[in-house]
Amino acid sequence: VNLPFALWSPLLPELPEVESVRHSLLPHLIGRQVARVIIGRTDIVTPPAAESHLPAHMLQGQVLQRLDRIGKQLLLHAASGQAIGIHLGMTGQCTVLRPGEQPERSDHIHMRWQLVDPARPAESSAELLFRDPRRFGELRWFACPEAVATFAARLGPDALAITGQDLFERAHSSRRAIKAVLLDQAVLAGVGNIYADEALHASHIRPRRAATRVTRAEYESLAAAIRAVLTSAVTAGGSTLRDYLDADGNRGSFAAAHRVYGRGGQPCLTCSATLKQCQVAQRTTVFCTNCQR
DNA sequence: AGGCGATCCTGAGGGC
DNA sequence: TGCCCTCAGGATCGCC
Repeated sequence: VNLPFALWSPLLPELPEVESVRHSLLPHLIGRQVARVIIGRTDIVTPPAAESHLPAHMLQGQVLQRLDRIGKQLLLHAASGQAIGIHLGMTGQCTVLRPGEQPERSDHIHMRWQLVDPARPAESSAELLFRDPRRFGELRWFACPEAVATFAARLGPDALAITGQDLFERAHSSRRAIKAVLLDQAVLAGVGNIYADEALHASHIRPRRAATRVTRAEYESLAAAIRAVLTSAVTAGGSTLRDYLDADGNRGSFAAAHRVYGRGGQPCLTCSATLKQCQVAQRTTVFCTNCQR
């Protein structure tokens, strides 16, 4: 079997896309050793370090043990306790290449990890690439598990499992627009512009309404909508990756069945009213003036 | 406190 | 066919 091996992540990665990337990377990374790190750019790594230190920070020589996700953050843990955070930003992509395979595009590749199976250290097992044309993404070095924990503590609970009670407690005292609160990763980790609009539409709440004015019952339906919209997107992302792996090499479309995102001026799929587009928290926002109150 | 603008960056898409 | 313009987006920072 000679399946295409490159697993590019999509544009605009939010939680579901990051989860798909995590899932697709897992079998190629876990248990492998980083034989060599090739640095394209130094300025995508946080905290900044001299180029001579970066290979070590990027886990050169270490055995990869775990790949976690919190919100939109990927956390790659080595057996040593050191870890790196991968944030895809807007256009970040992680790719795995089989030995001898060339990347589809060689521009904007900022980091490469050459991997081996520790049982057969002489031969390459695969290579992980981080590519990010717009460089809104970031690679972050953690010296120890405590540093990871400190970083994770700044993020809210993962949106995939958010409860109405939890969302209510974390959001309802804010006077900001509810959409701005949903986008705040310290409140809730993983929701971006697309799924914020989708979840607000599904729960009939206007994006600009102050979070204080959202009722307890509405927080319940909002949390349920967030879970539902993200869960179905995780499933869709998975199926898209499977499509990509079929004989055609067809990448499939990541343009999910969005009901409001990107549809300003078009009819609401629920009530046919014209969807309104505006800015909330400096983000393009689409909502239905009829369905959402 | 929180809204707002500016900042980082490139590529896609529209207009001519 | 090509050029120029605008715009998109996540996160952070500084100002009001």
